[in-house]
Amino acid sequence: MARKLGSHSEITGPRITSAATTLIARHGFAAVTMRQIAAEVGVQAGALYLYTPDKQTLLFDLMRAHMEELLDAAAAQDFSGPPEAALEAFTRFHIAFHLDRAEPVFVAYMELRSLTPENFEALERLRKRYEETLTAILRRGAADGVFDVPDPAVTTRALIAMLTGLTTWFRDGGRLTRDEIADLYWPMVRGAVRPG
Amino acid sequence: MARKLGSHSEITGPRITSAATTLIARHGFAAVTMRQIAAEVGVQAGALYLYTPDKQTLLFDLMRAHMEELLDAAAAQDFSGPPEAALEAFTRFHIAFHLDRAEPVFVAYMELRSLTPENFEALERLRKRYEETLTAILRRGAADGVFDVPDPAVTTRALIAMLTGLTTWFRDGGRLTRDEIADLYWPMVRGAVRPG
DNA sequence: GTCTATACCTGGATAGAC
DNA sequence: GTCTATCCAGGTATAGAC
Repeated sequence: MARKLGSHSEITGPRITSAATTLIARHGFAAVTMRQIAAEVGVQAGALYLYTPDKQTLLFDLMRAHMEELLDAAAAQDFSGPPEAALEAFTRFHIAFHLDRAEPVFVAYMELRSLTPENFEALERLRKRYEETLTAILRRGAADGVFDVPDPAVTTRALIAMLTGLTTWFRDGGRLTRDEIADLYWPMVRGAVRPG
Repeated sequence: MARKLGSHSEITGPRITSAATTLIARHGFAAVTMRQIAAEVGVQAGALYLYTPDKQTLLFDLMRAHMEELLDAAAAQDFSGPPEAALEAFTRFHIAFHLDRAEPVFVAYMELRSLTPENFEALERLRKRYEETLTAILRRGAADGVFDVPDPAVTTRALIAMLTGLTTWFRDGGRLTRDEIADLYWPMVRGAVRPG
């Protein structure tokens, strides 16, 4: 298994993704240059094109990978219990996952408009699949009469916006721990759908 | 009141602001060029520099103007009634104002990272002043025992994120009217802070 | 797989005519 | 106040050596 000196394919690929995510989260896609990404990784700009055909594809692959991880992680959860327990599980899962990955979350949310129309559509489909996880819980609770949810699609977006908003200001090592945050948000989510 | 032909100072200024806001909301600050803005207004790129010293200042002035309008509009409201009535008034005001100005709202939220550090700080101060309007209502309600708000700063951010999230998907002429939206959101806000 | 070098283009911003 | 013309820095992407 001899390997040429200076050959780091399995190392450099992930490092490009990671550096690009950090830089794009901080400065925005259009403001980040291929040279900056390359410098962060420690290679020359031209070397990036061994890993991606162009800058747009680099962004899209990054965003898609993030959304697929999110969907996989959600699929691994058990949201089949009573609606209230399922809603709490979803709330805590969503918070934990999103705080764990503040940078890709931020990119996936902020850079939708930087995608080509086809790539945008593909990502929207993934996002909607994730939203459907929460919508299903809300519908079950409404059917059981334990939730008051006149419009599950609207409530889904409202709750996800509330929870995801966390990532714009929460910082580890601040006044509150992640668990304290989840303990503050869960009663708000619960109350927002509680009848009367 | 003779005016030189081709002199449109009072017309062109606002048109630049408006065109820049639309383009930046759609494509992002870094992706929009001075030439694009000029073309939208119907002048040449060089002419923009009669109205702004540089691109960064154009962005900042736009965002600051928006935040000042928001603060002025909030100051003109009466949030001095009983906490629950004040919270409902704030909710409906916030929704109405933000749906009326989807583009500047989007820019003010998404382009914070495109500002220089000094400009960022200035805008953050304005944003915090606005948040304080809601925090004050929440504190009053908590003191009266009509709201359960263990952490007013966190609840403020959670509620504002929920309400502002609307602007990313609401479109006039869609399934729901603005009033229907407000009637869906107010009970969620109320429930999120309702005791037990 | 990576580097150096570079083609080619478009960006922000300015100068000077009108 | 606006236009035309232009400077020059820096962008993406490619070619060819190693």
